Amino acid sequence: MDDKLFNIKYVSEQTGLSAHVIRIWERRYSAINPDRSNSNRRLYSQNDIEKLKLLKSATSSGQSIGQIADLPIEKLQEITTNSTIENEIFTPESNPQLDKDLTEKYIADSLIAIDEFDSYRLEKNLRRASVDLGSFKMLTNLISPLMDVVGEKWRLGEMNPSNEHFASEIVKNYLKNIVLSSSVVPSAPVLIVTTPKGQIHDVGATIVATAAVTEGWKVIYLGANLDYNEITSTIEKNNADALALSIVHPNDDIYLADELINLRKNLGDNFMIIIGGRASEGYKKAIEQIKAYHIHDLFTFRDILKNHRNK
Amino acid sequence: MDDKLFNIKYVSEQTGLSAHVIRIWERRYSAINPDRSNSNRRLYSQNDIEKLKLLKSATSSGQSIGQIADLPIEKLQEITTNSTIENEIFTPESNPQLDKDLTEKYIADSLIAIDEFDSYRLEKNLRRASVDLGSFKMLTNLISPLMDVVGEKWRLGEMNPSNEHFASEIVKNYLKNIVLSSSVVPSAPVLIVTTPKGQIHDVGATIVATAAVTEGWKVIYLGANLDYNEITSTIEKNNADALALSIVHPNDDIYLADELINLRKNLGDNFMIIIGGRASEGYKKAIEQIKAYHIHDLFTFRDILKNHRNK
DNA sequence: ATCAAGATGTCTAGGTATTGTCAACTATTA
DNA sequence: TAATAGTTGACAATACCTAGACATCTTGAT
Repeated sequence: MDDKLFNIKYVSEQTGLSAHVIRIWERRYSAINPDRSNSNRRLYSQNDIEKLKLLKSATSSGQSIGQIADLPIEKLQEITTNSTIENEIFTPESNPQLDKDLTEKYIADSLIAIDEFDSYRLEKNLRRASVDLGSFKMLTNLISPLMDVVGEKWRLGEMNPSNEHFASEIVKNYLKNIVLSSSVVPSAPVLIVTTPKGQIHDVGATIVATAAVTEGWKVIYLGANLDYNEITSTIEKNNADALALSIVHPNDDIYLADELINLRKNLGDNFMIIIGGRASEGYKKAIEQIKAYHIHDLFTFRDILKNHRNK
Repeated sequence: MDDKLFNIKYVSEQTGLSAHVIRIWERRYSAINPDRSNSNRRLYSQNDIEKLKLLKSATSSGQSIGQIADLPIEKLQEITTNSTIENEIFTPESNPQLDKDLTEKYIADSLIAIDEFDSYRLEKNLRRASVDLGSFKMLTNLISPLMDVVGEKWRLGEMNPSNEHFASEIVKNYLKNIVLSSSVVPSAPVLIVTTPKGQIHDVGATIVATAAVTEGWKVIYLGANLDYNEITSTIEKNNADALALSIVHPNDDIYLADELINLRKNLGDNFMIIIGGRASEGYKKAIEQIKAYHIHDLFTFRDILKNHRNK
């Protein structure tokens, strides 16, 4: 059953709500109804945590707690997914300055952690950020810019490659855990994420995979450097709905364009292919030709996934 | 259960719990119930160790020790995984005499999981195995042979590369989590694990990293494909005690031998270098020349680490 | 515009329970 | 003999609980 019984401290860490608030929401609005231990300590289930997260997200986008506290979890999911989009579009950030300050702090501290090979510290930043900002913003505001900065510093010789390797490993691991532990509904659309032959770097692919998971997709993550015909057969075997390719490093692979065209031929005209990554510009023509989505940021990626689901 | 019995110091190293805490958990909560030697020393089984590990993991993720100490090990396994789906696949009977049977079952079921791209099922096998067999045996009896089988099937065309990729990703992720979550005493020796330039496969490296962690080493894992001079500077920066290199795929890299010799020059004659991996045979001469340890299995690797600590 | 009532997050105080650590002393091991 | 373990009782640091007070802020009626 759902008998995971967490203490209030952990719930507070996970949700970003203070223990005070958690208790007061219980007392005033019966938002949740935790069990008690023999000694009267509150014991929360995973579900409670989920609901509290949703409540937090809903209240911080303007809903009043008293109104929504007693809604069931599914209802809250609707509210939060809808309102976040609108909020981001119509009210350009409720508190942009705060967000910015926050992420800058995270990035700065993460860079120190990377410099010191301190995996614990780096991970802690990632965890905190994903609580503070939510999974998706954690990707757009922390991880993407962080990896950009790391890459930049590496190019400028301000950071050693080993630090860059180290950072990639930790970030990849963290994101892959999110992807793997995501529980999706059976009807969720399936996305294959990989990096085509010759592309060794897969941080971008893990970011994309995580973004898809936060959109409710089921992701099959195949790592880097996969043969083209393999991609096709895996899609068929898993009856996948879409394919995302990350192209980061060599932007002058002479075979890549041809392979993409071939890929399209094998997959049929209507299959959704999404391509992104720093080096993807180099293959712009082929991407256009095969009518793949060419994405340059996670927001458009998310929108594409959203639209596909709504069809 | 297991006939091998460990003293409290070893258990403390393995679990990252202080001996104090281990005793007090026994006294207050009967979390475990170790045998005693003639002279009243506690003797722990592998199972005790795994239970303690699980308890540690559960307490650090918000469960209070008093609540969970008396749960059976299977229950703890469930609790410590963040997956809420609970579909029983199989429950391998604990049959200590027939480790072989057991591991064969694990391997067989893992292969099915790989074939079906079922990450949940594969992970569950890994988790179960590490409880049944202990972390180290999980490496030697399940993961190493499993990856060998996968590689073999791949070469024979019996398995698709995408399944091989998939398996690698899950296994790597699982092992890296062990490495990252390991807590070591401050005095622990430091091992750098990586794969040299041109070597893009790092499953072997993660296996080695995990083995080192179970021996109580602190591991800095740098992923694959790292420049040689980077290796040197990272060792210096972290004041590392040893370096482990995994060489798996190209066994005819014409620069590798020279680079190894160069590496030895930079690190000094006494620095411990350990080299292994399928393709390492191809560079046997250079490995001998630079007086690195050339390992062909995890047991000798473990012995080398053990000896180094006892010096 | 003003004021009262309501909503909401934060804080304090006083008390209990839980949990890790320590000290003191003894016994065994290497 | 030094290092490692064992036992026991005690201690201090957290963590948590309840109840109520308070400061803002919003809302709606006058």
